[in-house]
Amino acid sequence: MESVPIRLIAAEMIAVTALIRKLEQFVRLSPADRVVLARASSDRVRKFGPRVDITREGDRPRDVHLILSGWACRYKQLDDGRRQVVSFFLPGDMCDLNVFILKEMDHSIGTITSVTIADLSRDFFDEISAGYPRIATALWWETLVNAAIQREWTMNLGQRTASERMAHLLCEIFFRLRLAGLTEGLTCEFPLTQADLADATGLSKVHVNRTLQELRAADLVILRGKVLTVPCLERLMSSGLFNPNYLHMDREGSQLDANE
Amino acid sequence: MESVPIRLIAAEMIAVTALIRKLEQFVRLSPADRVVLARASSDRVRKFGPRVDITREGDRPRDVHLILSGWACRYKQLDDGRRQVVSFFLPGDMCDLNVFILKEMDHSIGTITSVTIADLSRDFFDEISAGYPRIATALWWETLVNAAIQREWTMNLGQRTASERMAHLLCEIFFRLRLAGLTEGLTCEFPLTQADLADATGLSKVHVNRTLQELRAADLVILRGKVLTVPCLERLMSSGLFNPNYLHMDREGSQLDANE
DNA sequence: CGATTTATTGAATCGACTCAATTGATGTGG
DNA sequence: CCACATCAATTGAGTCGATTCAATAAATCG
Repeated sequence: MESVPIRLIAAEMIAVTALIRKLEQFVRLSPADRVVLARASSDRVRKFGPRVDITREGDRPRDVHLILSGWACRYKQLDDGRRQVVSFFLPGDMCDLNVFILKEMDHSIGTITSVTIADLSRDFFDEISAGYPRIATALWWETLVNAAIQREWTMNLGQRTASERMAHLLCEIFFRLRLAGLTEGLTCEFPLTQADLADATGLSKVHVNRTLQELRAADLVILRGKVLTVPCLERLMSSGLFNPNYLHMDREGSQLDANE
Repeated sequence: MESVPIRLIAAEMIAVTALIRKLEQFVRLSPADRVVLARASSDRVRKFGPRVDITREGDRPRDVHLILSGWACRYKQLDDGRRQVVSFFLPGDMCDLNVFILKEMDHSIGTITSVTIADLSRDFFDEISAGYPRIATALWWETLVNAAIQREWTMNLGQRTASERMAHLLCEIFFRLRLAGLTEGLTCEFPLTQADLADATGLSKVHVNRTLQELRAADLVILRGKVLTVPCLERLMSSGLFNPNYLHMDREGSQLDANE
């Protein structure tokens, strides 16, 4: 078995927890699995300030990034400046597996807050697929869930009204944070600005503001400073026509439980 | 080596060609690779009429489907009937690899035209990953491209105007058909109704109609019956702010050329 | 051929946008 | 620790893109 780093500093320790906690929604990992993940997450760590790019459209993809702490987003931009956030990365999230087989990035990845990432190499994935079937399955699950999230965003932008769309996005983020163990009861940190929400929902900043006021007036959310509270998740879900099925948070892969 | 079916009927023969032609945009396949793909495509073939569901939201996913002929789409629907097409399947397209690790489908797959599909089993993918690295790479490439397409749709719905959006969608379809060898010069078959286009672009049917009239008036498309002609692809591309980079049609994987 | 689906047109309405100004927060340096 | 600068949030007013409703024309199919 691989050697384990003696200790991880607090932030990364939390982050590995977020990843493991998320993956364990799907498969139960063995101690050895956890060790491999912890090692991968402590090797080649980089830190970024808020509001900077980690990768730009056109760059050659080199590694897979694992978000250890902080929030980031994937975005695409048109020449005239129109910008669309196409996904958010929360702690424990990983960008596309195997991107390095592509020649260049078709989108950028930028930070929202300060962010710590671990760069995962091709070798890591080779090692996983050779000797850690449960992790491999869990990573496939993550890939499929990410694809499902992207489809749901398509649905969100295409069919939902402004307030449904906003409620839906808030639900999704809340669910994903909770999965990663980053909520406390009904509240969570929420560093997105209204401009970020505008870029993600395809609404104007002004309309985001008005939409949030609607949600607040209906007691669906409390959003102040950088903290979100959801007084009643059920009500927010139904107002956003939110069905969590696309997050596939079931323990289906538990037939792959580690039983050593 | 596996035994090859003596002969394939015309339609499937074309379809295998579409798949191989598409994958070869990325890696060059060996004769043995082609044989494996041809065998997989001729095993367990099913036919569907137009406008029927192949899979429904909530179903347990069993196989990966490969479209041999015809057009299909993935769609999601809200309780009140609002419907969003989240992707189109053209001949040679495959739905998500490894879906069978999920418990239930979060979307439906329905046909547009009559469709022939091949069901690909878990075993097939095990065989590929064990012994056909070029195919495995090509399938990863397809997965990554599909994810990129979904992101581009998010961009399309979130940021582009109605006519840009329509032009963009038509460009994408034309490019993808051309990649599969299904265009003839500037024209291709185009079985989508205006209602389909509405569901895919998030516009109303009426507005789709008016948007198409705009594009026609600007000589950007000729769309009659079930045939699309693009008089000048460059002009349609620029009117749709279409940048084909997200289709990753480069021969980057050619370092994986078969050279036996 | 009639029946049904698909495409087209007009008119009225509404949701979301732009522009522009103001208020409120956050943060930094003197 | 306050003053200023900057960034984020809020408000109002006018406009426009896209919608709905409803009716008609054209195409397709059995």
